[in-house]
Amino acid sequence: MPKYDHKKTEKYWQAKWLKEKIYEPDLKSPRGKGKFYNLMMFPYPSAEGLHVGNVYAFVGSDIYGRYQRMRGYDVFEPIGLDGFGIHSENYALKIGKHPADQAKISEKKFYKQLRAIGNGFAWDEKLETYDPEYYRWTQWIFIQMFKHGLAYRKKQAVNWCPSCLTVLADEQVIAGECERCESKVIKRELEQWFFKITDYAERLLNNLDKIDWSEKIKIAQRNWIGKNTGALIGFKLQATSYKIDVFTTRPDTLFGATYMVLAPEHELIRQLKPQIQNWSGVETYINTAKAKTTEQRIAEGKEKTGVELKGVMAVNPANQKEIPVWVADYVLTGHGTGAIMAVPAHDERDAEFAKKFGLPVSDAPLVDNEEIIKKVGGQKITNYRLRDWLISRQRYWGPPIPMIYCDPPAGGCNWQPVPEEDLPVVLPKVKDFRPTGTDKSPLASVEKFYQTKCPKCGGPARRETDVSDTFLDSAWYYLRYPSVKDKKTPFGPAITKTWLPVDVYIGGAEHAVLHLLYVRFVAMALHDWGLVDFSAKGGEPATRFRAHGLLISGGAKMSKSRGNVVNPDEYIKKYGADVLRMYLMFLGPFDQGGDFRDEGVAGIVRFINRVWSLKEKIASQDSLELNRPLHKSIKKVSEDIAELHYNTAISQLMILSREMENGFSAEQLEIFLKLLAPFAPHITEEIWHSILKNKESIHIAPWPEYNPKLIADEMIDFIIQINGKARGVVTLAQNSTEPEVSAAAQTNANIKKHLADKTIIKTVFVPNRLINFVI
RNA sequence: GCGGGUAUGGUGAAAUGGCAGACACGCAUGGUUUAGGGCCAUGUGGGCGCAAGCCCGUGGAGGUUCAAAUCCUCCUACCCGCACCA
Repeated sequence: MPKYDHKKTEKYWQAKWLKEKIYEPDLKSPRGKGKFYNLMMFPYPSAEGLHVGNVYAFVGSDIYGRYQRMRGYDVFEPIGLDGFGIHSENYALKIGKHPADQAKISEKKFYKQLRAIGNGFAWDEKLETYDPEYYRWTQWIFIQMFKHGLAYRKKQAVNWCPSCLTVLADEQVIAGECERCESKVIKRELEQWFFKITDYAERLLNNLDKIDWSEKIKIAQRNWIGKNTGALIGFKLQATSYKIDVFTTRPDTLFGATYMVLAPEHELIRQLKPQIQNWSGVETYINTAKAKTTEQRIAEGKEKTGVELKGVMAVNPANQKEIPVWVADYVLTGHGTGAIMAVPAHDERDAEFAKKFGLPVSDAPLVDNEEIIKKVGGQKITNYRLRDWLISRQRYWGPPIPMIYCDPPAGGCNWQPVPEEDLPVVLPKVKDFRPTGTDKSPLASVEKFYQTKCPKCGGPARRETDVSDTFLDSAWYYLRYPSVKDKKTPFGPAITKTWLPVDVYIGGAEHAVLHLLYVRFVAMALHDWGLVDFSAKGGEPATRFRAHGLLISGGAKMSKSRGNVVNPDEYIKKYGADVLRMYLMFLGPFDQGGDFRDEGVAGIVRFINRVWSLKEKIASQDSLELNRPLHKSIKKVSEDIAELHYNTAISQLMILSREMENGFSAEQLEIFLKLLAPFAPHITEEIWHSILKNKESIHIAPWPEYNPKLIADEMIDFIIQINGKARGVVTLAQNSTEPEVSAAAQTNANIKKHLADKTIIKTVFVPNRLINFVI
């Protein structure tokens, strides 16, 4: 028997599928049971190529899509590249290539690899975020944000990555480090573009209850949004017209407030300068504090520092007592109001501070929150931890922010959006694309780029030279896929209405408060502007999201520095895509991830070879004994795929393949192959055609249905327990009654032995399962 | 500190409250016209036993139940998210 030639077979079928477009849905009017949008997070081509962790994710998503296609849905499983942005640019910088040139190289390589894994991608709808036809619409979304008041400029202390030489959004700072390069992030006071995601905080939170998303993602988002209800309370300052507003979740501790603290960045401090008797000391403290990085502030731990604002006294509205005001960097700007009332009796941090600086501690009577707020004229408010999304990047490789600044000395029209008909604002291919390290992008030195006319007054004006965050590119890509050939609109209304929202979205949990938050925000905004219509879930982009687990290697996260990155190419070359797919899925539950070790691959290789040898053993008649295991497998495999429990589905197929060695007909083999097809698309297709002589692809053949009559067991092994311990088994007809089972059980020699000289106090009978004698 | 998760053989892992360890790797023994990292069969949690069978066993300590890996309480270890968040 010729050995299975995976190289030849896989190459042949991949080409054929592409040519015959069997994975292309009818986007205009979905066939069969209707549309099924099967989305997976598209990769960012940042390194040498696709790594096996990507393959793990894509295959897991593909199995689900293939299952739905065979069940009769018109499945849309698109693919693209998130190739714009810092990650791709950093890689280009590292290897000394221009990002635009490198993008073309990566594109070729990634697409080649993505074809080799045998997924049912809709290749006709592929997209790349760096394609001007794509980012034209990314820019258009920015303009819509601006027009609806959701894009604005603000000067504030922002996260700056000293290695990537750009600002970052809060979501992209992980434990004080840059999400991309793990450098310590510092704070810089800069004016930047922001998206007002905070306007959607409440909806982003509430909608979580309506969508079927992995619970851990929901929890992470809830924590990130960080809703807090409390009170805003004003403290008047003695002998001035100023007051300090503080946010507190514990208004009942107001009586215990013995001093106040302002963050060093608090604006009021400068305004109070005339009153502050020790101004030079205060100023020195503020400057020192501002110079510290977030990292330093945290590193200093609980050692509190601070300076009193001498000459300034606040009045506690609860008891009219005068209390001193301090400035200290343990109070953070941007959290709450940047000012606190200190209650040492109820707050550990305040207690430490008070102890160190000898401030009085007075315990306070606990009073009802509502009453207190009313009494002191405070107001109940809700505070969120979520910050606005900082969208500017001082980098080259991204979509230029489509805004024009008309300076007051000229027309004075201030910020104007680029007219939509002038989009895209094309990113010029410039020689010097390196980040500058100033607060400007490399485009700021390209005169030809930034010199323009004000779209409003026609006077000389300057383009924004920053580009937008990569996460804006990926925040709407799923909307573009169905409309990728549409040159007039970003997402055609009819086709969007047909295909959206996404039916199942699969991706990594590391995007819980990055991409997965942004994508929801942008969808909601578009929905509110009437641009997309999938209102059932309040503008949610995906009804279902499942996070896959992390694939590690040798017990550690795959990373280039550890040298444990597994390249899928060699495995595909050696064993074939079918084996790699099944091996990855057999490692464990898909949502749990796994450790990639070579050892287990042999089991799958053996299985695939066994499947290949089945074709020699086809009998002319159905094997009646096979019907029960076959139909049980249909049920088990279907249910397992629906739950993404691919490991147990594969295990069932292995069991079934053993059963088949006792004989089967061509029709029975067809059923087996269909069940296996989502996991091993090539070998099943090969046998389906060359041996079973089918004309159409197995991947669009109908999924088998099980016959409930065939799976019911006629004979049941009843477990016989004594005091809950299994002591024997008796095989009786299905639905045998308690007296029947009891009588049969008591003829069992071992049971007799245990029951000798004992009285049965109680008998527990579970139909078709067990009988338990309590003695 | 807060929130979430995980803990089962030598290994990856299965198990609607109902025979713990399916399936697979590895290992052992035997077979095979097996050059090979091939294929087939059997066995494989620990202990006692020729066997039938018995005892112990799902991180630890309790509890609920006829019956617990599974439910409850407390504890331990590890992983993830958030964090001087007022």
